[in-house]
Amino acid sequence: MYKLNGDVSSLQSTGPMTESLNNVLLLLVGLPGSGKSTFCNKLMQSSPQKWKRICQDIISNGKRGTKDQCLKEAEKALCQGFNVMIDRCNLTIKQRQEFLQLATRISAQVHALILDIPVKICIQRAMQRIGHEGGLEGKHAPAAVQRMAQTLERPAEVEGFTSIFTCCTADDIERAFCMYHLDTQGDHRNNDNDKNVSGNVTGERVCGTSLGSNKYCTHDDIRKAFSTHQLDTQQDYRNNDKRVPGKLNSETEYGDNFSSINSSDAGFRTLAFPSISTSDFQFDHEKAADIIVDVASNFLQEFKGLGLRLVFVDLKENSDMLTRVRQKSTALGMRSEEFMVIAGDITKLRSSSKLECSFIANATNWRLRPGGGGVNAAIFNAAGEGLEIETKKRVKTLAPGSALTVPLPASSPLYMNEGVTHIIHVLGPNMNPQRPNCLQGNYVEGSKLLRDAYSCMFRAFASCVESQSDQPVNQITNPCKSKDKQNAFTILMQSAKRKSWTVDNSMKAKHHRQTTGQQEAESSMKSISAGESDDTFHKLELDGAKSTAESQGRSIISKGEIQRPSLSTGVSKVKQGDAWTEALRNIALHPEHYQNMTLKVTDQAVVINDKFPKARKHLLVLSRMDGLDSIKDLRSSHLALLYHMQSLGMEFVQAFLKEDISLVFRMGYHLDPSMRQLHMHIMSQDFDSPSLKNKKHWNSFTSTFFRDSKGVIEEIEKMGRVQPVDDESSLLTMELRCHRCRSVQPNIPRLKKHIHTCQQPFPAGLLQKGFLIMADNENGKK
DNA sequence: GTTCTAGAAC
DNA sequence: GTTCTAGAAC
Repeated sequence: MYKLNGDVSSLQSTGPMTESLNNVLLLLVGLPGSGKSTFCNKLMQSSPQKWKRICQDIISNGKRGTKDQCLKEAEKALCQGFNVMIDRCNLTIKQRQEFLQLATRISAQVHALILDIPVKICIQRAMQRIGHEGGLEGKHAPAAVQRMAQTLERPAEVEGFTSIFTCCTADDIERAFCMYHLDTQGDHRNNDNDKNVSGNVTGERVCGTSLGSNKYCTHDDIRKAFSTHQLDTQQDYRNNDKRVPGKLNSETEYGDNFSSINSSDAGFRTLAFPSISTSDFQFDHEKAADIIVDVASNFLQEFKGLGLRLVFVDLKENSDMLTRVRQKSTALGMRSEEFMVIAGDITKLRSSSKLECSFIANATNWRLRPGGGGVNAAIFNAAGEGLEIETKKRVKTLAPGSALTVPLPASSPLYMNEGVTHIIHVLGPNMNPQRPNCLQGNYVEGSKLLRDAYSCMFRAFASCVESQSDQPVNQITNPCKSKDKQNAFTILMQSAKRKSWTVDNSMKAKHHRQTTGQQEAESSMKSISAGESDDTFHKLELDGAKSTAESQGRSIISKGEIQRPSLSTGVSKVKQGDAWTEALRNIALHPEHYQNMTLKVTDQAVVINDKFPKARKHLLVLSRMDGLDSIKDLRSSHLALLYHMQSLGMEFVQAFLKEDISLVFRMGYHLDPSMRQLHMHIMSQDFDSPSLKNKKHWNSFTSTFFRDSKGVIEEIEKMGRVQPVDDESSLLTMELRCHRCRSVQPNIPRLKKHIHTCQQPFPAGLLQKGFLIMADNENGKK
């Protein structure tokens, strides 16, 4: 039997349970064979006056249509007063995104109904069916369903859903049907024949199938029904490894149990962390407690209201560290929802304390080995050998003050039993003469390292949450922020279409912003001009980069002037005119309009996240020099700019390496960029990204089409310009070769699979030339 | 830069 | 069935 897992947290926070089910856009989410169409058809039969089914497989006169057609039909139906079901797989965030945007635009509720049926069953159904609208049936079904299962990204509230329901059992589907069934005869709660959902949901009045029920259920009924399934849901998950895989969001996955603890927990991403260095490494407790509270407080302030929670855990209630941290955090007035201090076993927080923590920090040793008897031993033991294997895949050792994030394999007991998805290893300073690298009482260095350790731990946590959600961390658990960011890109593209947005033209610009709802940009400009703190500006900024940004970026921008050095020797042929080709240029020349995109602004450059990252870390450093579009335009006079851009990049790289010392970076330029405005890529070399999709993407970062910043500078210093390469036009279409072992791979999926496991050293040439940037820890090098 | 589609090749 | 490509539209 399948289980029901209503995302009660979302219902409690924003839920429609007290609203009527009008103007609802219901996105079905499920594999072929999961029962989406069956559900939709049944609902159509029972409530044809209230619901419209939009099915992409038949939308084009009975044939497969496009997403756009679905969007148009959905909008039309919603505007006509219907509720709308989107009957397509909707497996990924991108596939759902435009429907959420539509709902936002026309102020409709948008629900997700996840049919979380085991892959095996979906395949069986898909193989057996005949005459499927989309043609996915028979012998071709298994491969297709399997492949689609790999792409699932579970719907999350952060995407903008009003409600999310997960159905794992036939009973769940009945309940969902019961909830969405809108009887045109009115409110059946007044009908004596009706019973509440948890009492009887197996009515057979609709076409004699097991799905149908004409019972009208209140939302409270549904909520009660969900809550009765908590235990079963969890048990079912532990014993069933054949459920649909995907990006697991543990709070969503275990939402019922999570919400049963405390409704205020809803939406939080939680990191549980132990005291670092105070046990075996004998760091002074008073100093350590001060550092914990101070670093945590600063971190939570920086990410205020964004749903990140820190939980300090010590084994015993009467421990000295626990008492000190509790007292200091209370004295500082830290919010208990965001910063908790609890006694207990950090590896059993869910089972013993009913606290959901997807992330656990581990006070490890420099060799990252199990053992030691304390937290390290407990975590390695609880996680099973998978943690050691995954850790060793990354690095061999860890430097004091550094962190290493390791995703737990789904088979790990800690993952299965406690819902922990990541371990963040941290090494603190050692004050114990009996242990390696003793600082011999040097608390200046020791305190700095302990601060670094906690800071890296917290930032690694935030960074990981960011990558899980596919959105910058300052948008996590905050749909409004998410929409703002979305708007920012829309605005970017819109503004790219407009010509000549100059500072001199500010009155015109101001008028335009006001008439297009860009008051936010205006107010942000004001706050910067006045030198006030701007929360969003530095959200993503890393420690190493922060002080420079404050000293350079703001002071430059506050003048409201943008330098535009002239360029006389441009020889590149970057396409001009299209909105997208101009997008970077607009940011570079007018960063004040794009504050929520910029990570750092100086007089010469702007740092942003790549909109479509091709690796875990992918940033762009944009030159602000107008007219300079490509490295082919570069001459000796640009060397200062190139050094500046490289220096900026290094600041970010160093900060990233502190968060995760297993990363390796390259910084460089595309030989023939598609977008105007000289921009340098900062790329981690994992290439672990869904946005990396084709040969052109891969070759643009791994062939000589990618010109390392250091090499570009050297060429210009020696030759005065970037040297041409032979057969430039074929670089992007050449065969796919692993960037490490140089083996040829037949296609992108196989390449991605290969690079995920390839442990070969990087090509010696890259190392010798200094093009690879790694943690400054020789043992941490690959 | 992206998404989307159609068609070829496998 | 998937992968790849080219072209259009944005």
